[in-house]
Amino acid sequence: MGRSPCCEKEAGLKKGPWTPEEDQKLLAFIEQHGHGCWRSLPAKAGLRRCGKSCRLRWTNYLRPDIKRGKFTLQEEQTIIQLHALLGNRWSSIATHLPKRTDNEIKNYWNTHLKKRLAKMGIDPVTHKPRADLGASSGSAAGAGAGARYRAAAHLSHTAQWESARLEAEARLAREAKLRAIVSPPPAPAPGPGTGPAFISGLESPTSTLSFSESAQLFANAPPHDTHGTPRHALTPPRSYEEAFGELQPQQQRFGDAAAPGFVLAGVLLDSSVAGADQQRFAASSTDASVSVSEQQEEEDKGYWSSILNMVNSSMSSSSSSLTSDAVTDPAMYLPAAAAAEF
DNA sequence: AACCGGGCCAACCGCATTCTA
DNA sequence: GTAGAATGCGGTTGGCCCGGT
Repeated sequence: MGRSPCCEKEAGLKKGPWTPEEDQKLLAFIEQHGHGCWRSLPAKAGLRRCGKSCRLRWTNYLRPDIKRGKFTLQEEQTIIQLHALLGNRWSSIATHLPKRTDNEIKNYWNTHLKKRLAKMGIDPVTHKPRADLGASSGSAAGAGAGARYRAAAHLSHTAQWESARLEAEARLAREAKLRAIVSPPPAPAPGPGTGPAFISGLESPTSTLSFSESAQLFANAPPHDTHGTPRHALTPPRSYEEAFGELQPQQQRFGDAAAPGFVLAGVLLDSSVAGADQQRFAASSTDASVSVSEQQEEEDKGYWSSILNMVNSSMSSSSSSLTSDAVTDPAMYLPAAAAAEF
């Protein structure tokens, strides 16, 4: 049987913009009691709103840890990079932009960045040049760009595939956890890297993303997600970006293309943005594709080959591809200098 | 001054996923 | 195991604001 409904769809519930009084009530209630069950919150807080509306108001506006105002250049780049990698997964993107809500990022993308990319002749969906523009150039610059775009397309595809695979891994880990809870395993053998008993008992025998590792990642995570909702302490990462996103040092530096996904995103950004909009992005991009010489093009090819090699080798270095070691060991995917710095 | 159109963003809607009785 | 509630998420909309005519 399902649950009994905790609140009926009530007629006369208020919709539309929130008043300062309503905000005050909601804030005061949450400060005092936490939000708990959103469905029952409005009645307890004395609001004539549905729980969903309250949750939205809180997560998108009232939460104290929200940063408002203009997006910085760094944030813009981050959004573009992550969008190239993840698509319209705003909540995932928001996890990499602390203090920004998914709604805010989505709005900013739709009202600013999408248009800007389109203006630059870049398809904001694929992050590739629009076919009608890209093919027309017969110049060396066009040829060099073409090579990069092909590589970017390959990387994008690879990234998507890897993302899907890691999500499956996480799912397996979650299932293993559930199984372990139902029938707890014998006491774990002590050893290096062995976590608390309750965690090491949750390993998935099939997953290359071990549960203890993902749980450790999560243990370092803030207690609340971007919506201020408490994370379940043992919830394994649901996706690629969630798994990598908790690697704080890399996350903080992903503008430097530290983690593999960010390498890909950086590549995509460089290929799609730098050449077309130097004014805005050239400062952060190493790809000076404005006046391309033959030599430059050769360097570009080498550059792309090395990235492709790095990505491909990291993905084929284990039985299935990227192992949990690769997730936790920066040397597996960081550029040498960055890994040393780690 | 009035009108218009575009930009912007908070909030809603509806589907998907997760949770729980 | 299943049904259905609760929650999460992305797409869309409605209304305010502002600049241009």
